[in-house]
Amino acid sequence: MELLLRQIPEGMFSTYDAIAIALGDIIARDAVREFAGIKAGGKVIPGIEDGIMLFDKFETEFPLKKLRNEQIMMSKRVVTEDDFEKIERIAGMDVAYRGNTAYGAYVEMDMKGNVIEKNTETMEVNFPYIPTYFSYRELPVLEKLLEGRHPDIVMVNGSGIAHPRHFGMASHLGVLHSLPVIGITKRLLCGEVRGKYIYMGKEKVGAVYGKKPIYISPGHKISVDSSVAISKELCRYRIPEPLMQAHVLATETKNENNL
DNA sequence: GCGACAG
DNA sequence: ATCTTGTCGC
Repeated sequence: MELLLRQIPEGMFSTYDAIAIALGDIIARDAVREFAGIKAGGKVIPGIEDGIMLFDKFETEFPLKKLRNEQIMMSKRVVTEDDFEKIERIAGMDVAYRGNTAYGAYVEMDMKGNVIEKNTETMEVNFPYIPTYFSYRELPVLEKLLEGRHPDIVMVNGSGIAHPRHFGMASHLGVLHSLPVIGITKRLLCGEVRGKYIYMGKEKVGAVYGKKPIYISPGHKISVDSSVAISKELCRYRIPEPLMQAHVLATETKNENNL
């Protein structure tokens, strides 16, 4: 992004849309708005205006297009059937932020809800939040939290295969570590709800659960129905307990460090 | 064609 | 996700 902003000649302007397109996906427009508002010194404006010199001939390799292709390639390795021996240790991971500093938390428990192990990590992140590219921001933190740990299954706050390229963060994590992962979100990224399930066309990619619903989609090595069964069993409140506790721990960690 | 879009 | 006060309800 910095490289693109630097290309805008003196006296000319560019727009959120033009830069998002140069990045490789118009969906990045909001991230451009946040970033450019501070960094571009007024050279980036919301839209085309009368009497300005618009610059949109960026030299670019469309980086998001490469990430998109990577997602499509890796999505072929996703397994959406149960592929595990036992489920005794379930880990939940969540991340809280202050600016570019990420505070990650890991909470591992048994199926009764007893905590077995906890871990926290702090690191800098640079990739912005861009819908459908979420894992490129948060996955490094999750991987660091997971180092040296061996849960039977993991739950994360993000989509699994309920993703435009069937490769949300839960799938990304699962494939990279060959680990069963369940994706849980409070809002639906993609797909449509019919009854208790989420579909993308004819394909069932997840399920809805709860009065104030959460959206559950398999990331890797687990089926839709098993994802729901396990989530359900660990739901004391709206969000399954491992994620709930990881959220609390991440927030506490953020507030301890500085403030 | 247009807008919306996990955390 | 984060920025934030009070406030409705069990």
